[in-house]
Amino acid sequence: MENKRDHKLDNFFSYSFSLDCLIFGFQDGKINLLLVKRESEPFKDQWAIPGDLIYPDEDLPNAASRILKDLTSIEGIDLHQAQTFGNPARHPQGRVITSAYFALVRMDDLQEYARSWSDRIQWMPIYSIPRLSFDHNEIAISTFEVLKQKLTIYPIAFDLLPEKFTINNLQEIYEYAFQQDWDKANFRKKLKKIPLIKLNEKQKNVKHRPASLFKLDSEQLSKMIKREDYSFSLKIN
Amino acid sequence: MENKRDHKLDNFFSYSFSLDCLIFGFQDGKINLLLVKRESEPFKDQWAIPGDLIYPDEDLPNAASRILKDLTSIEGIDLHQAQTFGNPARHPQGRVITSAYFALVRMDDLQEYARSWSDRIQWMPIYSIPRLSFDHNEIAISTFEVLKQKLTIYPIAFDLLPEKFTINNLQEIYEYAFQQDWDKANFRKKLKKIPLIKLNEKQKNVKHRPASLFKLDSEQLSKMIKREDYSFSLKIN
DNA sequence: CCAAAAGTGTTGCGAGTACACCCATGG
DNA sequence: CCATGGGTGTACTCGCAACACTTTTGG
Repeated sequence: MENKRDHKLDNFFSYSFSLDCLIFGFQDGKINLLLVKRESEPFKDQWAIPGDLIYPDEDLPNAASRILKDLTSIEGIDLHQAQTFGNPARHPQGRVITSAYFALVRMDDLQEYARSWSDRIQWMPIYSIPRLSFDHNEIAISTFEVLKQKLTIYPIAFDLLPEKFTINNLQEIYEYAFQQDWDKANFRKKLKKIPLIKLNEKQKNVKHRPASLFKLDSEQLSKMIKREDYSFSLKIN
Repeated sequence: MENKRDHKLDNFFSYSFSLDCLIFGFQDGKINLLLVKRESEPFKDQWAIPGDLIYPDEDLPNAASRILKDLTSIEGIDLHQAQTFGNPARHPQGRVITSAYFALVRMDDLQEYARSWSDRIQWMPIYSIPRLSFDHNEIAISTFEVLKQKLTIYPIAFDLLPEKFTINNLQEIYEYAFQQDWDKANFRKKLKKIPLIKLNEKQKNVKHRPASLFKLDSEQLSKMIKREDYSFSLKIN
């Protein structure tokens, strides 16, 4: 027992701590995960969740923000901690413990960026993730479960939507996440508990009645949360 | 017990990874957290959450089991991962990132053990935790929140109870956890969804009508979970 | 006109709440 | 006898699911 512990840690890779940042986006009715193609061994040229070692003076949320910003230039959005993974065999080159964080981003804000990097990064629908590097499939599944859990209680789905969205956009997020359909009338009734502002604007160029655009009343929401007056919850099944 | 190797920190662990194991028990209507008195600097003789560095060949769940077993001799119970903490300043002697795990134990099984160590360990009601070492107050609060969250969905409250318990014991756990009272008739109806076996046994030496003792029908519960037929959920407020 | 999706109102069932009442024990 | 908490039945309410129906656009 004492012997095992006499490992020296001067080799950065022999025992280190990293953070994986799972970036989720929503488009065309699907929730996507941003993957990067690895540029070095191990698993060179295979898809992976973006991540990095944590710097010595960095708190975990800082590291998550940094990774998100380096990759997408996005700043100032909420990051959520999911699970931490520490199987000694998870990294072939040494002991690397990793914490998963996730962010929900507006894919629209990233269009041109995504094109410029299109050979090294890719959005993949969460239910169609290919085989990934390391134990990243397990991390993706686990983190998506945490995301789903939070979706049932917190109003984080809006982070995936553009500022102006239709009620149906929102419903699609839930239907895709839980692979389950809701009645649109009843779904709208659930939303009564979330403060939304109906804009004087409608969808365009649709060959059916255009839907009204809404935005989240963030101020009102903060107030409600402050006075513990926020009670949205979505029952599955 | 824990931290007997803290003195090595400066030469050995300039950057290390530990695991804190929050052990919860239930007695006399209160949920308690097991704390240990630190035997070395920093924070010598102050209360702390039991924890240890993770061994090089150990997965996180293994480390959590080990810490639990070393301290209490308890084996084979469920351990749940909570949050991971990595503030660079959280440990005065170096960078230590720590993952919190929690276990729910039967306090009755630990009576004699608790007495034999009574000067170095102590159960403290979760709502009366004193000032702890490091950032352990934050860890305790955060982990208790995760525990509460799980209590609303999963049948883990039984892990806190002796094999034979009364319905009121169970209700007390929820009422203490959420600091909220439930109507006893209605509380019983919620439990209809959890398979319980009513034993031909009653409380003794109580100066009122003795309550029936129940036990959890674990087999039935596993079956229900397997066929996704388990749907207990407790609404707060 | 029709197709398609937006958006709303109504009804009926069921879960959950409030509350009343009876039961078993010790003192 | 009382006090205390165990245990159960009932009636009412409110949320929610099902479903029908109207509205607005493009073609």
